[in-house]
Amino acid sequence: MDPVSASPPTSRGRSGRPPLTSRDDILRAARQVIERDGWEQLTVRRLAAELGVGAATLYHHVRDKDDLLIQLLDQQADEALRPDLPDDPRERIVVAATAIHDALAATPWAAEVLTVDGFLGRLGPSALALVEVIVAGAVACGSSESQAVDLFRNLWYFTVGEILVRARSRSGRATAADRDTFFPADLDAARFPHLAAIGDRWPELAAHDSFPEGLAAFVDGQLARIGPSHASRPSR
Amino acid sequence: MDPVSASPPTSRGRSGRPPLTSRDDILRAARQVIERDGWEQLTVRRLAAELGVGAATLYHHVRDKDDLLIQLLDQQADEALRPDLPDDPRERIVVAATAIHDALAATPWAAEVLTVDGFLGRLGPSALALVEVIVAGAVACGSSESQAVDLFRNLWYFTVGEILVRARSRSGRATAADRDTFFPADLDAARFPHLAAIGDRWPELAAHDSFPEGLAAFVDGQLARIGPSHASRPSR
DNA sequence: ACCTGAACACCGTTCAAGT
DNA sequence: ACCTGAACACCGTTCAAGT
Repeated sequence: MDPVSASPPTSRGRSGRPPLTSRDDILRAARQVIERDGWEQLTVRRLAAELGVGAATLYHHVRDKDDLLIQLLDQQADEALRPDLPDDPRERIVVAATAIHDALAATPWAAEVLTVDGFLGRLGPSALALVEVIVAGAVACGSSESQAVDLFRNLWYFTVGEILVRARSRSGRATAADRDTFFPADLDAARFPHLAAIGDRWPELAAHDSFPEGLAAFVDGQLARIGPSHASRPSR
Repeated sequence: MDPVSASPPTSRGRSGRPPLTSRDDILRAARQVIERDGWEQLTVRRLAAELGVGAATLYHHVRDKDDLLIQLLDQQADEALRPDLPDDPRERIVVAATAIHDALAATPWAAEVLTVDGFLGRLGPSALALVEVIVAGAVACGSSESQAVDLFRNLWYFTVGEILVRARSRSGRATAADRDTFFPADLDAARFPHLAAIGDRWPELAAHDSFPEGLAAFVDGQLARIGPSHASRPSR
């Protein structure tokens, strides 16, 4: 589709200086910087230095930094998002949503770009395929198109929230356990009996991965509202 | 608790120059800047200018910018987070979670600070009271402490995700409807039949507020996993 | 057509020095 | 004890000019 990105920078039919840099070079260099120095180091300036060009040059190949990150995430999605899908539509929804979540969870910098405007619309085929699976699964379970879109969006919010909160709280100290008291020390046990009872065990309880059970509960809860005609719900 | 913040900057027992600025002054000025110029304009430098002091001065009264924003959000929570709570524990969970969501949704800059590390632990009494309500509600419905914490965290992820995604996509064009085609124009109808069928209607369907139904479904889905002893579920 | 250096317009935070 | 100017160490993006 893009005539520039495929071939090396040989001269093309048109006039002008031949390109030193291509979209693919930029994405490759970006992955290298992230892998070597961590994603926090991926700035436009550093990336340009990595390629041996001026920072301004990059703006001839990508619209802006968000654009670069979305393309990068999409490239990784093409490689990672290929789950085996079961037959049961309810199961397909769960597996597809889990695949999306796990791909994002494995990409620490995903949080940076997850909420940019029009994110969904900028995705490539492998990511869209899983959106299709979820929407199709909901329809197969009896929901209308608008209910199916709502179901997808709710799962998306849940996934994004989990990724974002975890991404931010993972950084910092080694484990959540060796933190100073989680709730304020002067927590009024009369007003907050349960929180006081849990007390310092909160970080420990919160270290548990609640996503898989939460996802299943969310899918079942939403399908249950569609009507009794929804598909089989295995005993788990 | 904090001896400085309560009283105006009169001289205190100890030695040294009397303060020109207090934590309360800073929070008040921050609210003024946000209200007048929008929250994007709330920078450390502008806030200092508003107060007529140097930027460095603020660092004697707040730890850093995140600290300032959390205190600001907490102050608003004290004013907004006082819902009437019903008797039924399942209903209490829904009402409390809705109150948290609505307070955050009404604060456009909330997205900026929602995911900072230790956010929950830095909250004041009125916000903690709703956390307590949700955890207590889950326990009243038969869940263990760890299940109750999971339930709260899952609702929190859902809420945060909804707020963050909406916060970012609301900015920009007037409504989502007058956007150019949402999915890529060359979307393969054979591979993505449902997405292709929905097509340009996605933004319109996505404009619908799916949170309330989603929340109810999520709560019911999670309570259903706890066991048959869970509380009444009204017919709505 | 492609690339560049320099500039623009900022950030949050630190710190030695003043009062 | 409190406040300050100046500096530090950066950002992403634009643009006139070069090749």
